[in-house]
Amino acid sequence: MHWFRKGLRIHDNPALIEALADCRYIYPVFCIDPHFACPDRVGVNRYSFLLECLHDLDQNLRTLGTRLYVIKGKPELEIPRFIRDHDVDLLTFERDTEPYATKRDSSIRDELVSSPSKGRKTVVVSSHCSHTIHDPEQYLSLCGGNIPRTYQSFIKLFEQASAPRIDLPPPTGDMVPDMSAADGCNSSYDVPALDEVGYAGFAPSRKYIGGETEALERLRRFVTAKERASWVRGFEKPSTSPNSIDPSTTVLSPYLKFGCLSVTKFYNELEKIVRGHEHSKPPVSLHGQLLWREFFYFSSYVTPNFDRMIGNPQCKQISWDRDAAIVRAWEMGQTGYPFIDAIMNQLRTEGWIHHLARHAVACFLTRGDLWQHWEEGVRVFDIYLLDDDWALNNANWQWLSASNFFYQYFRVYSPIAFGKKTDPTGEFIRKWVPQLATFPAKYIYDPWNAPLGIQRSSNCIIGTDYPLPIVDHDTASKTNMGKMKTAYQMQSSAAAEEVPRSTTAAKRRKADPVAPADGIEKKVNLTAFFKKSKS
DNA sequence: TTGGGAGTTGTTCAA
DNA sequence: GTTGAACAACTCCCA
Repeated sequence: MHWFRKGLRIHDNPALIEALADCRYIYPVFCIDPHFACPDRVGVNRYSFLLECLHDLDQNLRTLGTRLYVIKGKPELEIPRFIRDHDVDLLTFERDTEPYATKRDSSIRDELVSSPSKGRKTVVVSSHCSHTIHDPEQYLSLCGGNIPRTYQSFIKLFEQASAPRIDLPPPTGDMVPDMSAADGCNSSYDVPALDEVGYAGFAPSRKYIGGETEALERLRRFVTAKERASWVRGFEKPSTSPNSIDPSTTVLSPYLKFGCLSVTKFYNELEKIVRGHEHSKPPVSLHGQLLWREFFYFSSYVTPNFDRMIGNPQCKQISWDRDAAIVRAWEMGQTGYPFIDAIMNQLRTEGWIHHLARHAVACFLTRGDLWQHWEEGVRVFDIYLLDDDWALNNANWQWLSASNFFYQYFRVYSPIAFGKKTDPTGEFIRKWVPQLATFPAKYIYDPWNAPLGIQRSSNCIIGTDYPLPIVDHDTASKTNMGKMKTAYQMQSSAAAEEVPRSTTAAKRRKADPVAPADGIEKKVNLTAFFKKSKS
């Protein structure tokens, strides 16, 4: 049995290949987990995208002579049940390092390992790391407990790691056994419809279609097609537009999130395109984007409580507000800043927004303007993003709120000026904030400054048809900068007081309150921590 | 130990 | 239109 969770593909799937080797029957299984099938936590667009991935996977598996067996319920109960019912003796899956997944998987592993004691046959459990280029454990052992906190130092670690794997081709039909004796025609294992999994009455956008077939086609269209080579070689993320009507980047992130596209394959394809040519470099290149993903996965793996401020030793402790009405106004595109509202409307509607658009709205919600907790931003992005990824979402919110990784809190995005650079006439705003569709370009980023006559002739009275600004940006951002300064100072002095023995110890403690002063001890401590967290 | 340099992607204004 | 300084000054890394 191969259990699909992420990694919803047949290409470059080492765990699937292992399951297929010398098997009498093969059961490719996906379990609909009620933890995720929940509109409050996973928006309809992402769930619909997932079901499309499953349909595509089912089709691809049928071409090989088997199918996808979709079961429903808590995996901790349903996976062992399926294994018993189908007399499975080998379970394979792709390793998942998120806390929810590690807990789930170790519980299932424990249950299966204890099978003999319950009078059942032994089940071998085998997992493979293929969601990231390298196993985070490899980085951990290479760095010897000296965890990189910056992208550049992570790159050095990446360069010390083994060469990325050669990505595996999809299995062929002759690797799949005759499944006619298995219950492959049982329709109770079919991919369910949205309304069967708690999304009755929800209408997905379907702007981006899920699945491996679509992922590989998109990779071809945007990356590997001959005519794309110069674009790929010249790619620099900061010079792509956050507010173009058509996405200015590849939008492969949702496919990486679900593993419809292997990150290793993506990396190797990029290598082929840039090798022997002049090309952009990390951090801004396309390669660089995959290395950011790698860096944040590793950071999330080695940092306790990575999805929280409290208990997260790398995270600045800041007294953010939590005002439900303010967060809600931001979420629903009602801040009165058209650039911010347009982005949030695009997010809720289509599930994908440009990386720099994420920067703008995240800065606005936290240290820039509204002073709301970054965890609230994580929660909202968790609902709406197609590419929502636990490690990346939490890392980026910490970055943008200047809580971790990035500390130049005095660099604040302007909700008025930033978007003008790439869209001076406000076409993006006209599309996503239709009340402002006929507003003159001069005022479209700050419509409250338009004379009443212009508001009237544009059929949009600010304060009536579209909100007044929720805060004054100039005032709020200056006030917040002061709060950041105070928060940073308090953290420094608290750290210095905590360990007055030496400046080095104090500095280290400040950076990592749970770490012992000595590097070797730190390594031992980390190892102990991982053992503990795995168990 | 310490000081300087670098840091994915800020803004504004003057030259 | 482009470039560089000022804004006020952060942390991490490494020599």
